[in-house]
Amino acid sequence: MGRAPCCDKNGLKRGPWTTEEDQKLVDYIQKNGYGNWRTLPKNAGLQRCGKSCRLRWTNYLRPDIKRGRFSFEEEEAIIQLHSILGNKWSAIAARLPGRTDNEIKNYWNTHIRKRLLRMGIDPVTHMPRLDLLDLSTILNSSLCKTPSGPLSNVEQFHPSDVTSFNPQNCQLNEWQTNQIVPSLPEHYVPLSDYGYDRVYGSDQSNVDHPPSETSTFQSNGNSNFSSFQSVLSNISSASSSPTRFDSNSIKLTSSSTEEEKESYCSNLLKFNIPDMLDVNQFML
DNA sequence: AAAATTTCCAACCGCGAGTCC
DNA sequence: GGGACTCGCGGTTGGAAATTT
Repeated sequence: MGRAPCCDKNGLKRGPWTTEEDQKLVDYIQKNGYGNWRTLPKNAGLQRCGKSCRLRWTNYLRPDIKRGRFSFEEEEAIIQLHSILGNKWSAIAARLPGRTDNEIKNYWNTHIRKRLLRMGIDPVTHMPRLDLLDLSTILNSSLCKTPSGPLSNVEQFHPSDVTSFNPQNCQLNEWQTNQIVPSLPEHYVPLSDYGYDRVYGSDQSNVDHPPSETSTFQSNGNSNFSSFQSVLSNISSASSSPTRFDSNSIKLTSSSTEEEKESYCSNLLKFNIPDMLDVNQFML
């Protein structure tokens, strides 16, 4: 698997690892530990570069790696963490023991990202997709005249709505105002336990997606974005608590199918965004 | 049954940060 | 101070497997 070897300059092997190579690497690390990746392959008798050895170890051979499908709880944690951390896969992986950054990144790109796109959510900003919103203005004029039509919810936004969005006008349902603590896996480690400053720096100027309190709208100049983040967080929180938000009596478990998960999330969008956001505020 | 297409994910690439001399 | 080197991260690739036509 993976890309074909493209550089055999130093006579070093590339491409997929064999079981023999894996065994050599594991044996060496078990005896000597890992440290200097540059000299490790030579000492271990491997015709590989140190980088390749490090990747193989950290992404595949490490004994504490949990393999297999992601549970719904893990998936939900990834979405929440991504909404805060962005593409900081290593930071996300640090909060999901047993999962590697590469694994999470792959899972995001192959599963979660696509699902969010289908749901009309921009996987980068975690906000309603502007391209769909723009398209909706065309569709709305001819196809969707009634508030209960198939494109009556997020599709009724216009790109300019995002910049004119005023969080003070948002109305939250009871479950949204009460639902604060998201349901995360047992091994989930709160951000605060890791020290926010260490992740973001004191001024947070290097943060792609600034963190926001889960249930509190902010009123500063950057409130539009963070408010959407809050809304998203609430949506995600609701999806994590079927007993609290159970409009269709759907119980999602780790064995739920992709279709069940998507259907459940789609229902959240269809029936709840208009309730928590006063859509009239967005109409031109 | 075979070909075409899509999905999945291990592995590679390039860059930036940190460290050492 | 700055060049060389190492390490780690995020983005991307491409072959195998799965699915569809």
